[in-house]
Amino acid sequence: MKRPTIKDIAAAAGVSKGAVSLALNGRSGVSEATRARVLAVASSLGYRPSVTARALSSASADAVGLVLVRPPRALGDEAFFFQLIAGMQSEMSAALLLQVVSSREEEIELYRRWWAEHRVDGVFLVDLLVSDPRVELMSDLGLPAVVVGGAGHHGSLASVWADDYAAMTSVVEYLKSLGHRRIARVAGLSSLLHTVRRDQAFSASVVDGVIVAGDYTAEAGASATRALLSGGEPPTAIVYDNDVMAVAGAEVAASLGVAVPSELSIVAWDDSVLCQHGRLTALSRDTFAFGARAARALGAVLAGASPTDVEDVLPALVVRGSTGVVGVSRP
Amino acid sequence: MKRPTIKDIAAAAGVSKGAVSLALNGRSGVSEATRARVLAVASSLGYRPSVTARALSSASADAVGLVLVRPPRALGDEAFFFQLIAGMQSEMSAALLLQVVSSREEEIELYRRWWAEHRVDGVFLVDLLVSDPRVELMSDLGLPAVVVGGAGHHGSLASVWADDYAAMTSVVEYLKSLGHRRIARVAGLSSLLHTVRRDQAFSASVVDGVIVAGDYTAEAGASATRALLSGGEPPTAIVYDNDVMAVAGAEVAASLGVAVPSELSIVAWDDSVLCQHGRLTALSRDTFAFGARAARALGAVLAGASPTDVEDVLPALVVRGSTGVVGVSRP
DNA sequence: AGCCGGAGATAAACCGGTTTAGCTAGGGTC
DNA sequence: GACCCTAGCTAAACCGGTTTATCTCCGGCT
Repeated sequence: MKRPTIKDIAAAAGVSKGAVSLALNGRSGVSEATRARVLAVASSLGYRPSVTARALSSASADAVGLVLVRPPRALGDEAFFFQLIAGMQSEMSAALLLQVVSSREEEIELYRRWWAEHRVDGVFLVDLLVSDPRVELMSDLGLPAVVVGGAGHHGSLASVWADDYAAMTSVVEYLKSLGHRRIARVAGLSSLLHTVRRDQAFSASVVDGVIVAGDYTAEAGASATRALLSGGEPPTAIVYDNDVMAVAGAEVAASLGVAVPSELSIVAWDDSVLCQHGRLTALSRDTFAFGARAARALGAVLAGASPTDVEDVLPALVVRGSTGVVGVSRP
Repeated sequence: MKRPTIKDIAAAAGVSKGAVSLALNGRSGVSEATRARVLAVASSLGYRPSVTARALSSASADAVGLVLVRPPRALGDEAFFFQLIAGMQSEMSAALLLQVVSSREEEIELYRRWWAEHRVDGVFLVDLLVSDPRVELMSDLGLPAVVVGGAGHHGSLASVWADDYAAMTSVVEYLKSLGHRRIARVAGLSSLLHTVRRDQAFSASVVDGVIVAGDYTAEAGASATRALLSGGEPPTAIVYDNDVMAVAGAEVAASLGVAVPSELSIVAWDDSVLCQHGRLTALSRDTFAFGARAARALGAVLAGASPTDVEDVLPALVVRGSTGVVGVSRP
């Protein structure tokens, strides 16, 4: 099966290639009669312009890229990214090039390659690091990009983010309102910018708050919880940086005979089926909408708009059975 | 920042465009001395051929496609697809075009478009339906494809699959060996080919086995379980088609006062964090390796090999606390 | 009548590669 | 010395679009 080209359309409509191009792209230079004839021929032949050829004439590649760095470890955030991707595509006409790599070096190399190969018009940057080298790379290359989820402003790049600082503060305030004073935090990877933001917010609102580093795995959540609960003055509430660690923490608490929520309150960052099942109070965000917003931002940049920072709505706290007033078992 | 083209290399090396092309692609027609010089110049200029331009010269698009159909919700399988994708890419040099759509019609349309636009060299087909229209579409278009996970042979397409029939049989045999006779199954979407295969295997080895249709959601798992357990002769074992339904089922059992595993054994298809946490016996497969195998198969087809059917290793049953001998509580 | 301007179309260049035809120089044959 | 091959390279066509320069025709204005 051979697909029709612009030449075929031109021959069938009895005009030149150039006229067909003008007609199809709705540009002036052809009469309405000719345009109508060309469009009719094109649709009857099932014509679809070749993105490849179009991209060659310095136009767009009609694709954007997303690179996910996943070291060979237990994930747990998959639902997040899938919803993010689905949301992005709901607001995208271009195709999405997705690649999963295992190191930051590969990621950088991939952006370079995509740029050199003229494969993408722009990219999404996720999992922003503290002083992330990708930000500079993008301006060096002149590759349009949108920072997804990295609070604050990044060089000349547009960004879409949720206010982790405010969210953490609201979680802590909620716990304080329940009477908690000894609150601990089991954090995510300390290299990530949002981890630092949450750390800062946590430290600012909790006096002598303990922060234990984790890496989103169940093992990390379990060992951190064990360490916290077996200390001299165990916390009465723990905020975890993801669902997997929170669930693991809840299990450790149970195995140590610490009752939830009467003796220990637990909050998970990011809601999921895991939290629903474990009846954990969780910070829930609309990831699909977040992705859609990111896609719109990238679309605007590609259309020539100057980069802006868009703040997403604050995640909402979904209260379930894992949080309660200090020392009081809930009904 | 302007990226170097083949013309720049040619000028710098003092040869023609054609010679550069021959030299870079390791083809004969240039002397070794010239080739070395061209390569040196190219690497010093950081040259990367434009896939776009290359694709135009009837060569390859250097990309393959994957479309996921996700109705508004009903997820739960995200981990599976992410691991699959990561596995695919571990064996792919081409880029992966990923699109999430919400209907089968959009999916078909997307394949047509990708083909017409010369965007991909081939595609992966997942979630095969009973008598799937995509199979015929691929041969009509002449678009190379690999069926991922659809047992059996499909027209002229290559396929990579795990033997769901044998796997289901082994699960049932295991349950029988524990003394179970009244075994039920909470199935997945009946439009999917693998659901039918599992149904067949189940019906063949379980006398009077009850099959309840589900859609992978927690609600479906819960209501199916409620129906099964409140019937006249409730089953002593239930096999669920995914982790989310199994966990929901376990919860319903608990709320009805049915003890697991002494009164009811539970097996989940596909292992996950959810199963680990819920201590559910699960059928576990190496999805990453499965994806890698699929990618190799597609690569072979693109290289001109005749399509073959590759059977993946059988999923392994990971026995946890949710299965036991009928009427005996485990230690 | 002569001139100008714009609409409507075409031819041709261009994007960055690949591929083919053709040219040249050098060596071997008889 | 005439002839033929072949290695090594160049020029040019081609892929399927976009874009620019150019050309023609026609109507309006002075």
